[in-house]
Amino acid sequence: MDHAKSAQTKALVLETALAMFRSKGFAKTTMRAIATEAGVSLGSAYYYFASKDELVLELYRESVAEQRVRATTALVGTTGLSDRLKAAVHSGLDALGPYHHFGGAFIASALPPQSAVNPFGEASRQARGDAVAIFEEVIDGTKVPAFLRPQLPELLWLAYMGVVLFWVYDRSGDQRRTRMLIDGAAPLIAKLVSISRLPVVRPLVEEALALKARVQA
Amino acid sequence: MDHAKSAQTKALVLETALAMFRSKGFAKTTMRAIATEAGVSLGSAYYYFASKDELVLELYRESVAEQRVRATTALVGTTGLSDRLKAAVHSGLDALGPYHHFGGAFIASALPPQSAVNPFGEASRQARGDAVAIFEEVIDGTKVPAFLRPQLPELLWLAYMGVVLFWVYDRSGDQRRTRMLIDGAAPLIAKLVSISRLPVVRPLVEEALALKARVQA
DNA sequence: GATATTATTTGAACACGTTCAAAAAGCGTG
DNA sequence: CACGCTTTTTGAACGTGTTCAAATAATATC
Repeated sequence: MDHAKSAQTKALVLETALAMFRSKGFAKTTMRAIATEAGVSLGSAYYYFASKDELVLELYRESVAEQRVRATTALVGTTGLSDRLKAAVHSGLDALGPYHHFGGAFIASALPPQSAVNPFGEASRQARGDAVAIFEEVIDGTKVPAFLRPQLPELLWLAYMGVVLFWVYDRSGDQRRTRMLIDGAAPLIAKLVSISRLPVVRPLVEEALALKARVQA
Repeated sequence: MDHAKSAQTKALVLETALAMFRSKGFAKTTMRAIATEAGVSLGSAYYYFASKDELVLELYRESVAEQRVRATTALVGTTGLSDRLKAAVHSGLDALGPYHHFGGAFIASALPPQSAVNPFGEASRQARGDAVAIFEEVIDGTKVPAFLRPQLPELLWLAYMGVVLFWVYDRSGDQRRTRMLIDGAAPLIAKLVSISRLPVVRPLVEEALALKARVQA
């Protein structure tokens, strides 16, 4: 069932795959090449990973874990919503960094609703929860209006997904423009949160939250 | 070069493909099946369309044209930003309606940056311009603060892309939830536009516009 | 230790999107 | 009509992700 040898082989295939993804890109890394490089047969690779996409799901999981580690460190001693947001989001992109050049392929296999890798879907529930938890950590210890607090982490995660999408398209060196976007958007979001209790703004925000709840699931 | 016969064959292949996409879905419609159904050889289909994705690009173009027709009609006699927004966006989804069940595949081939079908890319510049123009038509004759007006159509188009993404994931009957989202979000956006001149909000909006400009291209 | 059961491995085979060299058809020019 | 040139058509071939029945190895049961 769950022998040590088996787990070891699975890990070997996965690590070989991720290494090849990084060095050759996603499209150019064939399942046959992964199998050969890992010293197993093609069928064996498929015994452990039902599809090439499933390898991407592992990549997603690993990157979230990596983001979490980086974010936790970066958040220590960082105060204020704006800076804490920056820390979390920059951490995410740092973790994804090595995979930028096949971001397109990543999106192609990740976004289709029926895909196992779809970040909104069932299979990635855990990873998504972990990612949202990072934003819970971000707002912990910051001043956020109570009516906004429960929904905020998920909204921030959603915005983060948007940033990742932007990042995938970003062809500037070192994805400089995405970094600019983050540094510009973080204070804006912090400001928006802070004015959200004002009488002119609050009804709008509350209506938006209600809409989100109404439309969900 | 551009013989009538040739154009006719091309149109035949395209229409056969779109019809099969609608009836069987994208993934299950193979290039071989399209060719057979259209009565041409596989190589001929590829002579006219360099890839399966290119057929999707045509679909995108057609759907934008269709949206434009529907929106223009729906906008006649419709006043107020909120209602005009609803008209335009509902028109878009009406046009896309028959293709909902392969929205996932659509996204998979549309979003990768290197894809010919990518709505942000070069190949779809024209179709994108047409789509943005619809939102120009939407705000024509509505009250929009001058500092916001030039950028607004593109922002609305971007939001519309978000709605389409939501729609692709929407598994409720007749995509009811997406319709709710539109009807809920349109008045919110209209409200946001109207309060954007207020002293507390305006600096935030201006800063966001500046960020958009800074980060673009 | 022998045998049955389960887990793992294998590589051939399938269908697909795509490419390509060669054939066929269409066209203009003398 | 005959000749060259371009446009169009063809189907075999390639490499891909994926499936699967059969073979092998590992483990459990007696």
